[in-house]
Amino acid sequence: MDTEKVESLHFIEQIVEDDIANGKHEGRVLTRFPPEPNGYLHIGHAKSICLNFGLAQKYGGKTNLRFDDTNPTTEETEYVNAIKNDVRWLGFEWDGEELYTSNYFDQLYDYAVQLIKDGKAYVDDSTAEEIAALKGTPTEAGKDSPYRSRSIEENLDLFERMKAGEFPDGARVLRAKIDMTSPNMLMRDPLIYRIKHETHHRTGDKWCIYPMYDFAHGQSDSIEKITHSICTLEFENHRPLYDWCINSLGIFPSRQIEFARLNLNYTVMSKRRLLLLVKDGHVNGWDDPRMPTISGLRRRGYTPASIRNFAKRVGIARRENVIDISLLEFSIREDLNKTAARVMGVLNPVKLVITNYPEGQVEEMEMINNPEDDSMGSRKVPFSRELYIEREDFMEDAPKKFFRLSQGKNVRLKGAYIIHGTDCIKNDAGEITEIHCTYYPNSRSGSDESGVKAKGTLHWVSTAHNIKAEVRIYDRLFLDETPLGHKDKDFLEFINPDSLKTITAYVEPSLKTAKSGDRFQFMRKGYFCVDPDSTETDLVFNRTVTLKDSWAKKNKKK
RNA sequence: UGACCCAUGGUGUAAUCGGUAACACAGCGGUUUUUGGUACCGUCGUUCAAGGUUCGAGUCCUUGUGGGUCAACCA
Repeated sequence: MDTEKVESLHFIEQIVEDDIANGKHEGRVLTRFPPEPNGYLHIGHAKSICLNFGLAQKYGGKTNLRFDDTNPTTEETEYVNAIKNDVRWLGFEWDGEELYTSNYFDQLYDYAVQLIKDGKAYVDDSTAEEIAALKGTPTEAGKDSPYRSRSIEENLDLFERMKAGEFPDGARVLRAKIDMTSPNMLMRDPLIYRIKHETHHRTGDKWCIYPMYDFAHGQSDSIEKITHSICTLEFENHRPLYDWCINSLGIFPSRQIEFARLNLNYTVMSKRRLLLLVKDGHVNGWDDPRMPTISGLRRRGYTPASIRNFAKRVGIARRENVIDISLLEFSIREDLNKTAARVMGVLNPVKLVITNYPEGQVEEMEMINNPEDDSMGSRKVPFSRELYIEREDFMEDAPKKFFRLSQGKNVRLKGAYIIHGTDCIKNDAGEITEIHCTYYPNSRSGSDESGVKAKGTLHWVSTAHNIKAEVRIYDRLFLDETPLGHKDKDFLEFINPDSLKTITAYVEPSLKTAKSGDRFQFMRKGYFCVDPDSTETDLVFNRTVTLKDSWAKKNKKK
């Protein structure tokens, strides 16, 4: 018998399976995806979404969507809606309504009171600077705050008055009383509540004190009875505090598990920097097709399946990683190769005249829509005496390895005839303005009796039957592989000035009915999708990704 | 001068718990092809170091080395 291929589990699946086997939480699996609504989701979040929702799917569990909205100064409803849209677009549905940490503000307040009553929290009147000064450093222990030993009654009174709005922003904070000498800085009496007289996107002006992340996140997990609370590595040092809160409160023990975040070369991933790119106009918004945001990738033409496959391929582990952007590109090519209809579009046109083809004659050439999928059928494309072909598909004095058109050489026009290059016309500047050729009338595609051989195949459109379209050619946003990896240089210095080039192309008439979001393979050129800017009269395409091009690669080396 | 974490080909992830290092991407070469695409085939190349335990170590132990995180009233 063949050895059965055992699917290997990543370390989080391992933990979940162990928990199920041990009957922990009655074998229940409940994960959560907890974005802060202060920016758009990016491909790194997609990894996390696929992980959390994927785990639940695999083990018969559910996933909550919870907005971590404890900081009213940066959070907005616009982001909430965009995030919900992105998660659904990726193909996932959360359990029930979306949740908000702000739903639990009352409960969280009660937890804080409980801590105070247990002598585990105190109100500190120190300024931010004073608190920082006593905090110590990673290698030096901190010192107790002079307010650390206030009575429970006084703390209770002060905390209630903080809530009542008696004090201005920053006047007082509530701190957990843990250990100012702990080697883990996060355990040195962390701040758990601060005063912010600010309107919250959901609770309005009900509160003027807001819990800090460390006092909100774990308890929210606990309130929702999350079994596996998955976050990225930089929260590793928070885990003792996460557990301390849950244990001190004696509430449901959710477990925090950390994994390494996704990094991609040739881009930046932090929300702060992405926001900067948007705010400073280096890109045209969060959904600019050059952005690594989910909305940007969507507009670029990426499919949800390609992103899910990508997320699967990058794996889950605990070591820092930098994924090559080519893996993302592979994932979208792989998907689109199977699903995108082939069409012809000439991006950089030059006129081709078939001198022995009857003037005024038009033939409808039948073309297969997708050689990878017969069910996609075929279409008719008009062919005539004058065509546009790609300028780079013709060369005078071509080297032997050049399989395209040249004087004295044969080449197949895709889905039509084999032609023979004869000569070309140039303008005063020496640029080719027109290419002349003859065709073999009996070489028509599908009924070729010519016996003529052609090494290459070109795409084309009829000059009299084509549609002009705006095509946005995107390239990577950064020229450097690690834009953040240079000590003395700002990442903005590495922005690629040619990351967007807009051109006018001639595309085949069948594209007339193309609608926003439709994806195509422009044969031999790449995958393109219709941009939302597109209208009935003015088509706009975004280039998603080129085809692999071994010819271009070969030339580049020389 | 602290705590915690990490270390497998160019990149990423495996090796089910000690049994002779695999998969994907990238690279290189080739076959097929009416897309220089796809598909297929081949090829390159890996256990941070030094000790130790063991018949046997990527896996266990020790010590190094290298990298990451932590001193926001952000999450």
